[in-house]
Amino acid sequence: MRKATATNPAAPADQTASAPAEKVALLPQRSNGRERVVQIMEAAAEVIYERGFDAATMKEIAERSDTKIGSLYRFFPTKEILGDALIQRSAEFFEAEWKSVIAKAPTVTTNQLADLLLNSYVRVRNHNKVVPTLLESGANWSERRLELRARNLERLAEALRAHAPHLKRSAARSIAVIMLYNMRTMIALTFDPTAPNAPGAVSELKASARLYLTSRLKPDA
Amino acid sequence: MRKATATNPAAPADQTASAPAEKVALLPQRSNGRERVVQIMEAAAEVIYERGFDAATMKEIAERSDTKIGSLYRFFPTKEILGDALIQRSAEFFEAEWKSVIAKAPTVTTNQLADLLLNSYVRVRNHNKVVPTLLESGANWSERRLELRARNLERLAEALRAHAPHLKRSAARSIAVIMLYNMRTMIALTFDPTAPNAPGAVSELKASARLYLTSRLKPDA
Amino acid sequence: MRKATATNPAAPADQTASAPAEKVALLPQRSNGRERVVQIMEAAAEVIYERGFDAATMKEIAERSDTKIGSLYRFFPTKEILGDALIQRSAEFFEAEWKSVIAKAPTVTTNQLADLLLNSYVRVRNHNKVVPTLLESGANWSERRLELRARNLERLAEALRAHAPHLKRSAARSIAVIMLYNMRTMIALTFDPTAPNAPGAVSELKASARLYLTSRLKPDA
Amino acid sequence: MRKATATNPAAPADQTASAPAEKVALLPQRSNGRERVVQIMEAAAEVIYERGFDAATMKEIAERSDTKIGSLYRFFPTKEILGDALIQRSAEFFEAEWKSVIAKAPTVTTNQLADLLLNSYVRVRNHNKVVPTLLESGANWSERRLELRARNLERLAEALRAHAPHLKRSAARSIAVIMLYNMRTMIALTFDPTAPNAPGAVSELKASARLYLTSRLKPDA
DNA sequence: AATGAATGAGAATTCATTCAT
DNA sequence: TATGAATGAATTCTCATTCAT
Repeated sequence: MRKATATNPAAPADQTASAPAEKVALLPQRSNGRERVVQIMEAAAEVIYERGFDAATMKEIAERSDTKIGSLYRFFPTKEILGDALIQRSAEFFEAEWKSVIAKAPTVTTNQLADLLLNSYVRVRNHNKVVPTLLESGANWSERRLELRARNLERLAEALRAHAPHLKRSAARSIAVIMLYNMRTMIALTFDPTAPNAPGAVSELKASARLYLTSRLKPDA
Repeated sequence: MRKATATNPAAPADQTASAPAEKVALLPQRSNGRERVVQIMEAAAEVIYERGFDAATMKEIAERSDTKIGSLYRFFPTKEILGDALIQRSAEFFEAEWKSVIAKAPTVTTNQLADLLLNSYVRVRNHNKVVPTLLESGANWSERRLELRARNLERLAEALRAHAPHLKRSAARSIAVIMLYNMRTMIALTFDPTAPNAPGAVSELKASARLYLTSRLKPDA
Repeated sequence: MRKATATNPAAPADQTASAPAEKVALLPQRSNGRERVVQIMEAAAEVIYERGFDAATMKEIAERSDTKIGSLYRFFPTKEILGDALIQRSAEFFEAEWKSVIAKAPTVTTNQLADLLLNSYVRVRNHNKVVPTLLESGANWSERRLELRARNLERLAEALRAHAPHLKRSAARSIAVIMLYNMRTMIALTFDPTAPNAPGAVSELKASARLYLTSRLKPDA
Repeated sequence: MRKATATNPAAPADQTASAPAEKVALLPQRSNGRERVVQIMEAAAEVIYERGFDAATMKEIAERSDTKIGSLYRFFPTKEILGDALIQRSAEFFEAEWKSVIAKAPTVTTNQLADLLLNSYVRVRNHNKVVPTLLESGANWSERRLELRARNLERLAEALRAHAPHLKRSAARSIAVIMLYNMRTMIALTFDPTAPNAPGAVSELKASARLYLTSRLKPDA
């Protein structure tokens, strides 16, 4: 790869160096510009999803979105920023989804909540296929990516507390972590044909999540 | 790559211009070669772990292992093959670990089995840090990588059946899938500082795994 | 070569991860691009002629044409394609030459036709020095190269039939083959100082060609 | 290619630089060494024929001859020298063939002589397939290669004068040149499936050669 | 003497990003 | 403003040849 963009998330990171002129995605002023941006992001999501962040090229993204490379760079001055924009867009989808989940949380049963959570990622997935690729790629989990992760965890904890108001913050957070990984597993089982899987694995996962959540939210039951 | 482009036009087509012969890792014959190979694999694991497969460069791997690039390529004719060799090596560690787990499975309690499984990946991790990176990298999940995944799943199912002999194969497999993802979660929680986490998450995970496994293996209890 | 190794494991196999799309020479859109392409082809012809296709390096071609390597690759994405483009360009010169020969064929004497043919290659040679090197190099006689050979043979047969309309197609083709090799010999004698040669060899060749052609086209005379 | 070995024979050459220590092929002393040398040369001929001189690698030659690379270099200290040895070996085959042709020349008819010449190259070709590749490759037509060319021409002229003793040296040489190219054409028609060809081309070539030779050697007839 | 290992310059090719018109 | 062109460091991989055991 051109630049060593990928770094293992688990490897110690210290990006203290501050960029000299902090570029950002250009907000298009005219409506055709806005359409253009949408096309580009769609294409970028596709390409990055198919090839991985590192292997995706700006050229292919330009071509796939029927955009000239020069224009692409007008809107997204670096590949990095384009990736961030995708994350940002997902964040909005996620946020909407979380709002809906949190709204329902107080009134559903615990089992229903478990199901709701597992399904929620699946539901937003079509507009967000690319997110895991972006997040995993280790490509740089810039600020925005880290934020998204943190935010999702927070929201999940919030949903739990909406359902079980007595829950302490710290407990909610621990439980949220476990549920979040269950949600990721759900995605893998549902969408990744190469992931370890088996017929019935999805219902097993749901069962596991219900068991766990029930044990945590209704310890006495 | 420099391609061997020249072929004699006069060479009869039927002469099967012998396609350059599937490359494979060269087995070193002498002791210095053997040492070299070990150094290279160590360095490769490190570099790939830190940077990701795509971003890892053969140059850095060579330097980190104090090997000249030509020698690196003598033993590992492509980056791909080097990755495969790493997977292969892990497979051996995993195999040893599985043997140990399967041996213990019949005599431990179900809760202990759950703990054993969660800890087993953690235990082999030092020699295998790089595996998830390699597997995720999507870099190609060549044969060997797919095999490793399948094999681990099989072994896990075997361990379950060693513990609970009455278990049907298909059930064992489904449960194995869930436990495998729990094991992955364990790795993330234990080693990846950027992964979603919380104090207490590890014990939550253990609790979840115990609950689930018990419910599956001792449905009556 | 850097291969695009990364592909998302989750990407459904049926998504036809669109193989990177047959590369082709890029048609320059602007005047500076057009000039650049001309310079490159000129330099490439020179370098390949001097060194042979295999030994010619893209670097030297870039330098000789005062082009940066990146720009060279912009227009000619592989050495192969650059070679093809050279062949293609010659094909146009040849075509023009053949048109002229075919036009004259009906009105000249058979001896004149023989001379015309022998001289025709010599005439276009300055723009096409490199062709034999390219064709011999065995480098791959890709499509285009084979086509060129076939086309020249066809055109030669056409010229023969323009001169001697009664000639059967199959006979014309056989005679064309012989004349074509005579034309090649002419080139070698005229331009290659290391080729077997002798004073007077050129006129001997002409005599041989005249004799042969006459015997074939005017069997009774 | 590693070093720029190939140079167009037609391009001006000035190799005045004298090698510092003139390596030569080692003459094996023991019989197993002699066998080894034969194996190597056979393999080298094959590989070079299939791939071209530049693209042929010493490694493949070693493997194909079941020789270790170190040993290969003991006998043939450079690729160059190995190529020369092949030429040298052919020279011996050619020499034998020429002796036979020259011996027959005085007693055959002119037409028979033409046929004899055309067929003679074809006859030795099986042991010498590689020669044209070596000679064309432009790879460096070292001394030995140039010599071979010159020698063949001389011998051909000798054969002509054996058949037609009155022929002047200079005339013999001119005619020899033409016949030599006819012989090359014969080879191309006979062995190269990609060369311009047609059914009946071989007999046309023979006819042309007979016509020409007769006209030169029996001007009055 | 046999042979596995070491060497390293150099080749093809890529691609994010910037520029000039 | 839109966009084709320019840039060049970086990357993977090759292979003739030499060495050391």
